[in-house]
Amino acid sequence: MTIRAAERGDAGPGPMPAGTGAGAARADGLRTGDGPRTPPTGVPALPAWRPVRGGNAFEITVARLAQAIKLGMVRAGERLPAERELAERLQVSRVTLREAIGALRDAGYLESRRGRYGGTFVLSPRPGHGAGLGRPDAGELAREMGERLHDALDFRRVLESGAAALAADRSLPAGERQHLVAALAASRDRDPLTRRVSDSRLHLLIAAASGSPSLAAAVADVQLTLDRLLAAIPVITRNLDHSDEQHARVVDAILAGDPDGARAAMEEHCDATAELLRGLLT
Amino acid sequence: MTIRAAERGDAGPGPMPAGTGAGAARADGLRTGDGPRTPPTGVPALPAWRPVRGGNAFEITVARLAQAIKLGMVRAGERLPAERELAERLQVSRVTLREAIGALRDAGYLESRRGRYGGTFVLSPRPGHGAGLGRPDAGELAREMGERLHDALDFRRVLESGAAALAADRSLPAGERQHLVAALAASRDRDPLTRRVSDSRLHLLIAAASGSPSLAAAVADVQLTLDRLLAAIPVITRNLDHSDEQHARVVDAILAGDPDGARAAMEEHCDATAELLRGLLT
DNA sequence: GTACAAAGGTTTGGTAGTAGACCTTTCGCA
DNA sequence: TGCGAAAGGTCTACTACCAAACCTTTGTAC
Repeated sequence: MTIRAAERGDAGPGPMPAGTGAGAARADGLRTGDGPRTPPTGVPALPAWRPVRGGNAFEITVARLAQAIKLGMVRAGERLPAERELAERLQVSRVTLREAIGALRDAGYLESRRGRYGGTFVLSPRPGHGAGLGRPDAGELAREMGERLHDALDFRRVLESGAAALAADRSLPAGERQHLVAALAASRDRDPLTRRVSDSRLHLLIAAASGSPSLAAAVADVQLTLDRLLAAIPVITRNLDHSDEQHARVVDAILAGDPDGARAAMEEHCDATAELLRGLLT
Repeated sequence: MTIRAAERGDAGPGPMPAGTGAGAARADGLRTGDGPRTPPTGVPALPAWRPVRGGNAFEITVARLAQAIKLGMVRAGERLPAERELAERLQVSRVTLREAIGALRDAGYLESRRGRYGGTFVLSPRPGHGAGLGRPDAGELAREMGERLHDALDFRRVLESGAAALAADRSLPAGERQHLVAALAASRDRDPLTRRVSDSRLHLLIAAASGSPSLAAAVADVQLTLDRLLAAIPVITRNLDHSDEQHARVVDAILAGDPDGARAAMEEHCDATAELLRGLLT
């Protein structure tokens, strides 16, 4: 497969097609969900039988690395863990990991240096990087996602507002508070090349501040699902200002230990961006 | 691997160990998170580099099937989809699927019948089924989970209360409302062999009613993570009555289109069970 | 200026997983 | 009564993935 396929989010865990559920057709051949009047005896749409894996090891590994880069988990200039260590953490073989790194290197995201103090480094984004020819525009992309877009937006709202509330409920260590403040400041970034990353990074830090690794991972997955669409939001000063202000209110509420305020601010923020994204569908 | 391992939740996606994050050690050798005073320059605990897959195909498939059975997605007496179809949905080969089915058949969960109108059927639970010898008791299990227990409980609270609020916000089709009412009635089950399944099934139906497949899948995963612990909650009439009442309030609020009420009721319910589970740790 | 350490790069042989063809059992129906 | 459909059961060739050893490059320390 290609890097494009991995970037599309075809691979990778997190929000998946999830099948239609309702698989357990009865032996009597009763079909459910055909007409508008689903009889109450039908099987409800439970999430059983969704795919066990979201692609092969190579694809998922590419998606994971791309996630770490695009969401600002590792920033430009920083080094990835050594291959042997990273392979162990990701639970893939070093060969597979190296193939994934090679693909992202070819795509211009990474650079490898040999020798002592060598390693794999994240490159700074260059203009026109993710905007190659033949790339569908945002509207097309959004329509392609179809129901999955609404799914991802709903899921994101639940996850991120819940994470903000949880984070506000904890007494954060000083280091984590400082990280949040620094990420908030960095997220006021106006450079279209880097703002998206700074924005994602702030969201991830908030999720991490919830203290729940599973929640943080889920936020990372849904952020990646929406990444290319969020990148397509028009870079209008008004949009940016609104977003900056909402971010500030979320972080303030978290630092003030105000869970309800944090949740409300984050819900408002998610709703605002969701509205912009749903607007792409028209 | 054994069925036990799959049941432990070692495999399967959803809430995973998630690594420690913070892997990207800088080339300067700076160690972070060693002492109590993490300097603000340290790498925050982002969920990068968590494992790409939670076990091999066989393990995850066993876990998926067990999830469907234990959480009541398919009930006793019902038939699983035909092997060829199920393999396609789960995106595993038929051979692997058959091995997983075989393991669960050996463990007494499933039965296969050949010939036309044959298939793989879910068996009714028998006494002492999940309670084999050598099984660690609930307290031991909870301590074994360690931080992952708190993680799962926090995650569950966010997911389930968010799902309840979302479901209340939608205008549910009549069929779905009837499913909810039926599941609520069934969840008043007092039989210790089947109550757990009915309870999980109600939670899953609520999550499915949110309209977000990703959210429903996440709820299913976290429910499975907690399943064996939830099964260990003392079967005291007072506990059951409380739980029944909370369930009823959640469903009522959803049917009444009251998102805040649904969220509050579900949060209270999650907090109540969480308290019982955290009590196992002492 | 040699030895060592730490990183990326390469090769190899074994195992898990796959697709797909084929076999067997069971039932309804013409 | 025998044929066809639908299900589980089996076999085989092929591919992806893995673990582990080994090679090469680079920088530091003695």
